[in-house]
Amino acid sequence: MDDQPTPPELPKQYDHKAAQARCRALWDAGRYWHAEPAAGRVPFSIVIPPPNVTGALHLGHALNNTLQDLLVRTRRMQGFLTLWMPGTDHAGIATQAVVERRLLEEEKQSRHDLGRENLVGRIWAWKEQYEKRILGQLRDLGASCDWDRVRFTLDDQCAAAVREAFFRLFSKGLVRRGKRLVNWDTFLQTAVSDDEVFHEEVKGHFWHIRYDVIDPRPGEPESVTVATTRPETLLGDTAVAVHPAPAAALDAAEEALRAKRAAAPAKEQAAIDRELEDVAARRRDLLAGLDRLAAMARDGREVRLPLLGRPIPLVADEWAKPEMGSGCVKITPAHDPNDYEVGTRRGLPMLNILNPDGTLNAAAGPYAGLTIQKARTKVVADLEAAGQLVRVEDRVIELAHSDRSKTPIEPYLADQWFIRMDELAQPALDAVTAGRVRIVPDRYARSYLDWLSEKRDWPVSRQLWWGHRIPIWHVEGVTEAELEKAFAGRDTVAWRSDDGGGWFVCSTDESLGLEAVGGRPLVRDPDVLDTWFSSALWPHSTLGWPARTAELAAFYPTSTLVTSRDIITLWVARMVIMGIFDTGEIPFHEVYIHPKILDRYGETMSKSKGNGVDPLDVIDTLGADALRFALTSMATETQDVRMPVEFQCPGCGHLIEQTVQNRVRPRIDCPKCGKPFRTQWASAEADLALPRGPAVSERFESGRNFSNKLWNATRFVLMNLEGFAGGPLGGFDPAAGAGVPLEDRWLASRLASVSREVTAAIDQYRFAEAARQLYAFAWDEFCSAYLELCKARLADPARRDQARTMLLAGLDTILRLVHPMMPFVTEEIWQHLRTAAGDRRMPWDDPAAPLAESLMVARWPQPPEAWIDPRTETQFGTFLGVVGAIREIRARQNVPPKTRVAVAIRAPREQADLLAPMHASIESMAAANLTAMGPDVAGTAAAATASVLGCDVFVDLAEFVDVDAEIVRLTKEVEKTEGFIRAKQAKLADANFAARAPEAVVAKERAQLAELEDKLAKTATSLADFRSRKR
RNA sequence: GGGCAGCUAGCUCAGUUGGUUAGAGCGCUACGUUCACACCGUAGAGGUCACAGGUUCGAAUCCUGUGCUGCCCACCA
Repeated sequence: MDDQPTPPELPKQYDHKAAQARCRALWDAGRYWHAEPAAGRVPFSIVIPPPNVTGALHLGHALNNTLQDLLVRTRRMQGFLTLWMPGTDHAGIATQAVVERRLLEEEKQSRHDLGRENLVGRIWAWKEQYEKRILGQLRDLGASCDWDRVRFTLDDQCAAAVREAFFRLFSKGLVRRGKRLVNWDTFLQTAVSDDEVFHEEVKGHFWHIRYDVIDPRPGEPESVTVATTRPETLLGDTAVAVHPAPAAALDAAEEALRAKRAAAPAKEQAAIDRELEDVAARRRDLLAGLDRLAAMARDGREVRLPLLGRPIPLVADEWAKPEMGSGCVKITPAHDPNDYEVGTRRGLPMLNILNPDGTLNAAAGPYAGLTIQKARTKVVADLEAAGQLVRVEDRVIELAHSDRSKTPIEPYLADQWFIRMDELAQPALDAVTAGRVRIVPDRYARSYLDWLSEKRDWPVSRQLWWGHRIPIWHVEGVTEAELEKAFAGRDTVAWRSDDGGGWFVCSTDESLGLEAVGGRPLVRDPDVLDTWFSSALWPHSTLGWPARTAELAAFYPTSTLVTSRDIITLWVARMVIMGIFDTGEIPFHEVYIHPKILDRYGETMSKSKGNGVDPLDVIDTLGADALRFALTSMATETQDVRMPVEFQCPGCGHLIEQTVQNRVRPRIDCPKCGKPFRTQWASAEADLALPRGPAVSERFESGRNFSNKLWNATRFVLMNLEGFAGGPLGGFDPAAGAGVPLEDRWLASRLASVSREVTAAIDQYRFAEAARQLYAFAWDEFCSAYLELCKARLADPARRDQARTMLLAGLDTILRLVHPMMPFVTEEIWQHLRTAAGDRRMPWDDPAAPLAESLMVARWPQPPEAWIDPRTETQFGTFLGVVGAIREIRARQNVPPKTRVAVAIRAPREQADLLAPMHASIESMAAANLTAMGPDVAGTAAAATASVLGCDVFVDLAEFVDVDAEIVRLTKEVEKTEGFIRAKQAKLADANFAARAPEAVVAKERAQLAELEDKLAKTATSLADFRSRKR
């Protein structure tokens, strides 16, 4: 490499923008991220949790993808055949709602104006735009996904997998049709899932309504009173329920309360006593009536529905709690989840009174056509007029709202497709309990197991247009024989009776609808599948299933899934279920759940709150590496991450704390420079014209600073490489013998132990630990200590090359270890070293191959265990301690930094011998002249002393001594030491301690006491000395 | 209502099976820029480990309880 030109000197500051562009180009040119199935190589694979195509990536995505990339880059460097599968999610209702909203805002059109085909077309166009943006952001972040394999949950390959999986479920009888109360969004006119519903407290009322008993017999109650928050639903009532055994139920309620009282703290007992009184009162006042009603229910008696006059049965059902309300409850099976259960149990009619748009239908009789609100008002007025309204209470109600339209949700009974979970769930439960799928941290396994063990059927149909259309067709008026004939020999078609004379036909063949059976058309189900259905197939659908591809064979089951805890049930559990069902194998071996990022108030970040940080702002201002490093250091095991956010003034760079008040303002005036800037809320033209002030957080700065530190350490190394022949470093052996300086043995030892610790931390998903170790080692040990020590040797031609070799070895190893967290700066430096330091191979590199052309595919460090030398590390610690002691005295005495002081060190023979080679280093690092070192050294009269690790350091301060400062320092020191000694003495004097503590602990305490006493004696002498001089 | 987690320096967080004087980064104070780096260096100040009991020779760490914060699940005629 002699013919290499001397590299131009690097700029003082690392330019992340230029480096990021260069590195991405380099990686793309080499396609190092690409993984091709190959025999004989151990695979490591991760599928990305596909981001929704609804918008841009946020900080949570940045964290999630940084950690995946960290794992992937580490494994790739470790030699695994590494695949990171990228892609995006079509996100069903979320995407359709966004596009529909824009359509309404910008074109004043509804989806019905546009029609199914056109709307879906519009959404595809949206998807193309946002997918591109999201993938671009992932690249900006440095994600080393296999960009040749980008998938989308709705693309042809995934769609084929969805049809196949659904068809198999259908064929095995695991798909059922059933009524279900869905959360109906009357604005969007679609069902939304439970997790798209939020509850809000609103002021409402509790109406008590009297239902008259039909033909009451003597002694029977003439009416029953029920209470409701939604009086208009009585139009859909099909029964009134009473508990079948009120007395027993009251006994049970009383028993439960007594048990609760016994366990409750005193202050809650009074409240429970009131409840007990209430139960007693009911027993007195209501029980006789309830008993009669229960008997009447058994006899099949009826009550008259107010307003409509319809007779409805009294039914006996445990749902009616005698200890609550009047003890009776109206049953509206089509509009309340609990009533639906009762209706199912008791075989009641399900009377739907709503139209899809939220108005009442013909079943509501005279109220048909009214909105729910108007119907409620009218029903209440009519009840009052009819004398059926007993009383009205004020009450705060938790009302369900749609997250998409922000309008109230109506429970609405609809036919839905379900997947039966009873059989499917068990293998997925077993996989986790048996440890074949390991969830980290393991406490999250509980929510997975609890949820799955309920084995609730999965409602998979959605009344939407954007998604995988359910591959089921309906046909009527044909016989099974005709079906058999029509589909003879077709193993891609299956059918089942609809229990009403027709048939449901399921097929993987999209063109099935073009066929007719026996002259009758096949009508396709209009619904699409829950977006989580395609997500559940993601690990195998992306690898080509149901085809038996080489990718599937090589990379499935995948290695690790990295995700956040809120989708453990929605997504993780269903992937395990469907993975096992489709392939017979688990989808991944481990699941790592990472923390969530919260703002300074502990609230989750969201665009709608305006409290988020845009990762692109951080990438732009501080660099992708800064973002990645900060996020990695936050990925601790137990805690969510709180991130205080600031606005950065684009004019002067001043940081303004983001608060609940200012985070929703369209513009902010900088308190420092006075200039205004706009935020994400800006919409007025005047505001939009202002420069944008990004939301940032100081917490990313340490990452930026770390990049710069590495950069400047490199500058230093490169500046000192002139004339260095270079060549492989594989032959050097820092552990070999006396010729190797202490600091070199120390560095080698630290490189080996840090490599081990960092590797172990990453293996165990202790990412923050890995980041901290590397930061501390690179900064405090490599830069502050080792690099400083090398300065003297680099000036000495005889010792120069050894120092350069070790400097390169240290820098090289650090680069490799840091690369998975900070790929850009490390790659940029690697490229500079490639030109300047030539063929520089480490012992763990392949001796037969040239040095990697990209750090991305360089070998992960594996320093030999023999490099680890605890004795050297201890000895080096003593050296650093001595330097620190001299520096401290200098600082106390205000000795000018450039002035050299005379220092003598009294140290035991062995220590002195080991420190001897560090003579010059002590002098250079502490700006001292070391006059003597040995067991018999004594300080001069004007010396300040310090004791460190068995050595006494004497700093001659004849010219500088500030007696008062020294007296203050020593007095403090004496007091402190005395305090420790007292504590120790007390501990040792305790007979229990001596008797019960382990021998080793007692011995250690004694040794420490002796050391402290020694130190106290010396410090006290010194103090007395200074005091006498004062006089 | 059930469950989980957290409470450690001004802020954000570490603290490995209980064992010296509880650490880091940022911020703060003082000093320092011909020296790889001021996105820096040296030194310093700053903590009753939420609270109350208990176990132990010894508790930030283990147990019980309390308070506050956040999240998940269920439910609310």
